[in-house]
Amino acid sequence: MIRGTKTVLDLLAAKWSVDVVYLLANGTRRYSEVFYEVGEISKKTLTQTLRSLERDGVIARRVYAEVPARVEYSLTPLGWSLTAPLMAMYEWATDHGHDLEAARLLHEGEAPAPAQLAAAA
Amino acid sequence: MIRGTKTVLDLLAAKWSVDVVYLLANGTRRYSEVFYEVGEISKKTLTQTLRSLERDGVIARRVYAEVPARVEYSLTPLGWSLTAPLMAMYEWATDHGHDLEAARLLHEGEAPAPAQLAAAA
DNA sequence: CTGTATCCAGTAGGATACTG
DNA sequence: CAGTATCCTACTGGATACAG
Repeated sequence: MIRGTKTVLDLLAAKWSVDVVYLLANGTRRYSEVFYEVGEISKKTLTQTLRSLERDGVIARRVYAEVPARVEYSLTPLGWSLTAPLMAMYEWATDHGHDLEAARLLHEGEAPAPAQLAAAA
Repeated sequence: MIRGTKTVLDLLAAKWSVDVVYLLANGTRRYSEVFYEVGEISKKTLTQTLRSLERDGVIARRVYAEVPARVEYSLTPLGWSLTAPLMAMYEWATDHGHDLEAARLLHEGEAPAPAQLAAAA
């Protein structure tokens, strides 16, 4: 159970993996389009994310022998299958996001989450 | 969509969060029991994980005024609700884990995943 | 356009020792 | 027993410059 669950988590835990998968779920994109549409990502990190997802068979990379270079990325069937757990997460957030907010407000200033430790220090 | 999905991911992405949630899904545990049953975790990290999950309302912490100290952790209703997306992930791994393995074998040595970069170097 | 190379900083998490 | 305190390493990811 834990092992399988972590498999999916490892796949999606990289900071930008989810953004890329969602973006490609809206259709094939070229490198520069992903770069622009994702937003704040650096080229190095984008390439890493893309390579990782490609290696895992989640996205497909197609290179066109043109000048200037042109590379398109798209979701594979395996990538599409990921939308199932992704939707489950989104639904959880929709159903329980408010409870989460409430809990955080309740414990305000008691035990800061990791991301806020730095800000507090 | 992305924001909601990431909310859940942030909750579970910490290295040991899933282990703790699964463990507590099997029943209330004291600190030392979690420490022992989870396995390789350090006390510092366990405490951080526990505090973070508590702050987010996923687990409840109950302190008994005894000597020696005794603290028990359990899942809250919100924590239990997390088992839904967790199950979706597990099911994905069950259904598609083989495809994932196949993809990794196929791309063997081409673009190593982050986790294997170190091993390869 | 699509990357790669290099340098750098922040952070998660481990090891160990100590405390109420 | 249930943590805290301190120190330390590794890895992720950003910035910038360069290349095919």
